[in-house]
Amino acid sequence: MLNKNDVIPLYVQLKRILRSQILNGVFKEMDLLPSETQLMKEYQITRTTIRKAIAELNKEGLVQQVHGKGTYVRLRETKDTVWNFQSFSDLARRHNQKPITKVLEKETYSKDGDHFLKLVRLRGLKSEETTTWMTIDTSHLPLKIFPNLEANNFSSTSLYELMRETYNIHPHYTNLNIEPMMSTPLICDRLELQEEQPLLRSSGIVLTESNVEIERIEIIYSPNFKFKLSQYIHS
Amino acid sequence: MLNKNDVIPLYVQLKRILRSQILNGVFKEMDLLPSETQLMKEYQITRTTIRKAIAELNKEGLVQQVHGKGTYVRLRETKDTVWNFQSFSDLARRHNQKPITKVLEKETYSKDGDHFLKLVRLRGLKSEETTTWMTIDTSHLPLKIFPNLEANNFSSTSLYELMRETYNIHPHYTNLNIEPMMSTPLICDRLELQEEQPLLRSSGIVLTESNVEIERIEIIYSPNFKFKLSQYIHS
DNA sequence: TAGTGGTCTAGACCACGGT
DNA sequence: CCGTGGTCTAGACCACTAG
Repeated sequence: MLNKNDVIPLYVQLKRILRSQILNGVFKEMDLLPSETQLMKEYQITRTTIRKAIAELNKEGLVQQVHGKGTYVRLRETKDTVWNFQSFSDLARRHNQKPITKVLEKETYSKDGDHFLKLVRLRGLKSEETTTWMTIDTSHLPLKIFPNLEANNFSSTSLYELMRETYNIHPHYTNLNIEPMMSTPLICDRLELQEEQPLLRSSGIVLTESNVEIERIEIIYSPNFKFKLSQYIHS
Repeated sequence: MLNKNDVIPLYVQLKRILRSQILNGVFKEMDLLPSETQLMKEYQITRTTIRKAIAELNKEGLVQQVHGKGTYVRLRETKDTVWNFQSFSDLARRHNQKPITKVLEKETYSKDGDHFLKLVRLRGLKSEETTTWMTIDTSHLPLKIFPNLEANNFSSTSLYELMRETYNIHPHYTNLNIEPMMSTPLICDRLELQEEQPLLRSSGIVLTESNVEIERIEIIYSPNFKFKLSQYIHS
């Protein structure tokens, strides 16, 4: 299970195990996670380490710790529609739906001597017979970092999985600006909106752990995408 | 300094001390906080407790821990323009400006037999000779919880300080929806905007630690208010 | 009362940054 | 090399929840 000699900290290893178990349905909504004492025995590590892993899952909104009762799995909690466009497939799973991606544009271009791939994708959720479009994602990706990326079919492959598994590059941090904007006829058409209306838009960059810029992105959100924000007040 | 018998955890006490020192200028931008070892000696508590306090300040974006170097004070960091409307005066201090509040409406009303205060405030930042309007805040406050609240002059008093100090009620958690909207002539007039344009708006509730609803709020953001979002990608 | 998570101690070893 | 923060151990006591 855990590798005590790995460079990856134990609490990160545990966190990943628990997260994948939750997202893959080993634990279901409202289930209790094994207690911290049980996890101590199961993984042979101390409670401090376990608590650090669970605390981070808590921060992500995936579980909720309740004093005296236990740690609950929270799949469809308040925080599920926040900014985690990054894990669109997780978002879908949380809604018990399937993620759908339609590639609208895919072209390479040059700028300042470097080559890039521009990728425009329409993303949505599908349940039974209805499809709900959620966002239009525009990505600019440096081919110097991702050679031959344009050969991929992005409608069935997750961009970030591709980065991690094919190129061994791990998206780590994103820096975005959020702005309002008016819809355009093209956007209305793509998102299947009946009338022009104000929308939310975010744009920014994605970095690796060593602060290498690996993507510039713009995301336009359909009104179907409900932004919720929960935060603690520092005092 | 710290009271080991207080019901308030030591790490919370320490966090509050450090935060107020940072915001009051005892430590300045780019300064190093005392090292964890120094803080151990100074406060006579273990490193674990100190690290918990600093980790939370880190999460708030007030400090940045750097391996091998120390913990830096970060006043004007990326996260400073995020959703922390709550601490408008801190936001101002971080920008080296003064917070300004103008009361636009103040009236009591009844609904379902309960009495409320409706408060509309225009909020901005002032530096030297220029004033920049940032938000229009509309609050609905239950007078059952805050008796006689309407007697206050809100242009010079912080609403949350009032809650804490006069009523001993501590805002703890907020749950908001974020939406785009079109400006109206009234809003343009109040925010001194030249033309109609899409804006951001958030609305929701503020709760205490025991989940008592103490405020309903709506905030309309001027384009001067730049929303930035920084987040880690879970993987 | 038994079991849970919340806080805290007093250590240890490590990886990183700069001298 | 030393001082910094990062991880981890093996305990302890407490507060909360529920039967």
